[in-house]
Amino acid sequence: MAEAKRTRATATIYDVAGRAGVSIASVSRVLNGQGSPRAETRMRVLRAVRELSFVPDGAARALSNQLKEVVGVVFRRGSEVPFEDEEESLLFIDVINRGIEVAAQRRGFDVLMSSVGIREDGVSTRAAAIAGKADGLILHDRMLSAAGIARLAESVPVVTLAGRPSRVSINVRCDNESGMRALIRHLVTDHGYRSLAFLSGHPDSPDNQARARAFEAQALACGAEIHAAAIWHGDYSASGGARVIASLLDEGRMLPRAIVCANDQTALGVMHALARRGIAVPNEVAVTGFDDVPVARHLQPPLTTVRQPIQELGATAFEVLHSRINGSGGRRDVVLPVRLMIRESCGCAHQPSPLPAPAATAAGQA
Amino acid sequence: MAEAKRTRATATIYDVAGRAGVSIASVSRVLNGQGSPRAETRMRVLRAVRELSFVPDGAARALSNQLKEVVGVVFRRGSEVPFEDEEESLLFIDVINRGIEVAAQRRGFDVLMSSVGIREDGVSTRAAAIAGKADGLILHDRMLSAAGIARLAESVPVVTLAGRPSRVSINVRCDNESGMRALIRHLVTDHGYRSLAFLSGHPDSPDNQARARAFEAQALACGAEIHAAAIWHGDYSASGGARVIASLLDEGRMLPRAIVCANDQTALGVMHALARRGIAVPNEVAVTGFDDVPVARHLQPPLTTVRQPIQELGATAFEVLHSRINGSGGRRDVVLPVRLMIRESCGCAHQPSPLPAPAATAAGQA
DNA sequence: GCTTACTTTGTAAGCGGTTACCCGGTAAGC
DNA sequence: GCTTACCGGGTAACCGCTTACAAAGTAAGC
Repeated sequence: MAEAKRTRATATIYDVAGRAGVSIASVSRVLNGQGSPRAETRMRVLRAVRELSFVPDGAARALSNQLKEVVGVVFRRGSEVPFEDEEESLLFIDVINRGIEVAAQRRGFDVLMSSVGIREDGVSTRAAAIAGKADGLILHDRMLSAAGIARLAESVPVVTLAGRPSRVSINVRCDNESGMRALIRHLVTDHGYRSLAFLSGHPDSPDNQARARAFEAQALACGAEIHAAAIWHGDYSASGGARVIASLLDEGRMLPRAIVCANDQTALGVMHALARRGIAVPNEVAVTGFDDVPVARHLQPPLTTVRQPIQELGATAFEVLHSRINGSGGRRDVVLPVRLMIRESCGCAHQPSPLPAPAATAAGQA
Repeated sequence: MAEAKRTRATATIYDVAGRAGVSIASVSRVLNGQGSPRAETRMRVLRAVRELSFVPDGAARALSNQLKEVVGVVFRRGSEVPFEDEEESLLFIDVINRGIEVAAQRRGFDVLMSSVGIREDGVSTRAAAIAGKADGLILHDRMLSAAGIARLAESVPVVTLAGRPSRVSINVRCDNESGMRALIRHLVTDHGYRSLAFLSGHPDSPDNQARARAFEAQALACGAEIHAAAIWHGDYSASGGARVIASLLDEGRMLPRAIVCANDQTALGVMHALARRGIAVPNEVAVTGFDDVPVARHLQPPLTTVRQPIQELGATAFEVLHSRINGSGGRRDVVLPVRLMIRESCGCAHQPSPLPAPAATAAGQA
């Protein structure tokens, strides 16, 4: 009771060695399966470990091994003004993070999560802190400037999501171009819509830029008319999408026949805004998304969108980072395939196939 | 600057010291704001740091400081058979984790997340691994036996969520008893339901046990009849709740007037099952939940439940752990207040207050 | 000019592991 | 019986950082 305070005493490898009557080297060997300790030695060590509830210190181990077995993930938390379901659903980022985590687990790595407030600055400070505690970093979209990434990459391997590869960092993204092309072809060729608009996401997001470019190119190629104006700029959020529609209607502008949103959340906001004004989707205006977040199929009407293999995106990011940590090189620009998910918000009705097939495709294939 | 060979070479404090022409102690002082370095010294160090993109190694720092500034969180990922919304919504655990993360951030800590598969064993191995990499651990409900927790607690401070405090670990939970009492009073006294059943969660969950006990005691006190049978055991999952209802109906058993579920997810499953059989909620059978997860208010009908301050639960867990890490003692059993959320699944219609104000007999205030 | 009292900076001792290297002991070879 | 191998295990040198302690430089006091 005299010195109850400074009982900082968590067992160390020295305590274990002392208790087992062997050297610390032996303890370490037993614990890591190196060398060939005698059965008796092994037993004594194991017993001492058990008796002391010894857990090797990760920091010491990391320092010695030059490997922490930890990867950091930096992302933005929440949006400015959460919009209904947004706040309560697993969105893009969450699903990706889950993918990262599961993949990491398989390799014995753990994940250090660091979210940054939407309006918070000091991202690079935060990222640097995480960098010091991890073997590598995964940065979500638009967390850091190219220069910031370059600086970080000088101290740890960096993988970006939906960004751009650079000499020092690897990027993992989905095939925006072909997804957007398929979507536009469906709207124009299959449905015959002649006027389209692209409601963009964050202007400086590479994903957004790629989608916007593909949209334009393909719409032009299909001979559709494009509604383009400064107002068609959202910010990837549902409230952003709703705001654009509200402004448009307030100004009495004509809406295009189909609104192609940069992502599902934007589409969600657009559909809410249209519903509030009594505009029918898809009969008066068709709406599409991009990503295929889990709620997309439960919207009314179910959202036609482009599915990204979201969880796999996270898993891939981890795998790429992991091999980079282990020194192997590899591609710097990893692109995952996407798939057009035709539901009803585009104008299709209850049928998985875009082509009005002869009433054959009723049963779904899971 | 042309020395591109040992690319594995992340800059160390020695590199910085060399470049700045000072000792490593000075570099450390400048970086940590200790002592009073001369302005010129400071500048030179800072410049060298910038030029080398130096990021101090967290492991080395942790080893020296005896502080990693990391807390670990261990929880179960997913349920056996994900049930509709379950898979796609932020549920109990996710919200708690968010609370932990936000609180940690405020203290400069980061969070190491480790999920364990639902059927995966080796939880204690996993937990031990995390323990080595963190200054403290937060364990979600039913991750480890009391013995397992005790063993872990020998190497790091441990805080459990919805568990039981012990000599070595602190527990943070919500006030199940008063929440349940208020709920039963509402069902029996305000609505006049005479027969109730409690659809339990995992039998070995302290939260579940507390709720079950409070349910029984209060129902008895109110003079209601309790449907109790082996079958009324769920497992906190929506599919578990649905299964119980299905069995009951298949056996042709009478349902009680109100079903009090151990948590919201169970209630979600129950409502789905009842709807499938064409039984009206709340007109034929009332259903209530516990937790108030975000989706609860969007169910049809909106779910009457007991709100736990979920995010705060996580934040509190972190704060308690943090002060424990810093050596201070404190309560071992932290209880957060709950609040009855009256919506419509209990039979109330569109009105927040249970009492039809004017002519009603005043329900006794405790 | 020589103490005295600070201030700023450098040196070196850990922190708790891993592992290269070395040594004593026993088995095998002649 | 003596040399040669081999094997299990101990000693000590890192890993990169913080910090107690000491040294050196500076300003002030007599």
